[in-house]
Amino acid sequence: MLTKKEIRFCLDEMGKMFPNAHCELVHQNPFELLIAVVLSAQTTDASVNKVTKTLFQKYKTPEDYIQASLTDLEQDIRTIGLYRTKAKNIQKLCQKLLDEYDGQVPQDLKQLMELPGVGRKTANVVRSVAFGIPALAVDTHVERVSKRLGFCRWKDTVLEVEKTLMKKIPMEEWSIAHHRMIFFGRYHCKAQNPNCLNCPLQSVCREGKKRMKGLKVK
DNA sequence: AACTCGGGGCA
DNA sequence: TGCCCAGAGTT
Repeated sequence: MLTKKEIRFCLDEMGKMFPNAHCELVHQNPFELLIAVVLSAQTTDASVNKVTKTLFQKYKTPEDYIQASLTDLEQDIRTIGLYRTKAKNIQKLCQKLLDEYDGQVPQDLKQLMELPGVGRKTANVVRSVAFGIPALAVDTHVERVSKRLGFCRWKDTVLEVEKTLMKKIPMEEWSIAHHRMIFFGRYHCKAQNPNCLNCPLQSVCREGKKRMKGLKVK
């Protein structure tokens, strides 16, 4: 695994590559962010942003989502993947917010993860972006980049990746580190094409060094 | 740990 | 038309 100093170097270089790395999900409040992130599971942020623009004009509160018919809500989000499941989850989620949290979005990780359609990644994004709570959301980009570079071990589970990153990265940098890894993974260190030949992290990257020797990168 | 759910974007 | 993208929930 890379040292803290090497990881810092990597994150700094990512910052130079993507100076505008930021959260692309538009949101005005925790509730809207929660809905947006639930919708974004297994789909691109761009697709979700198309839907939420009109969605948030039509639905303002948890009550609004519950009072709508399921088929109406499905139609309103039909252009994103898994829209039937997500429509159902959102109605159940809103009911739960009303029943248990007075219509407010909870900040507690376990309470968030008990909401339908909310897993660890979504919960951590909501905590970090909506509430400013230090949290590290591990999605496929963060996981892949962390494993390739050597921020963590290859065999680590998602949870182990999260724990390791939290240990190796200063808490006040979790948020920016998250966004830099997302951008680096999405636009440079892609799943199918790591682009090692043109990578400023080559000197420290585990997989990059292998690739330079002619070995195939995972 | 493996499998399932499902659209859009792109070649 | 077929491949790629990208989490939660269940068994």
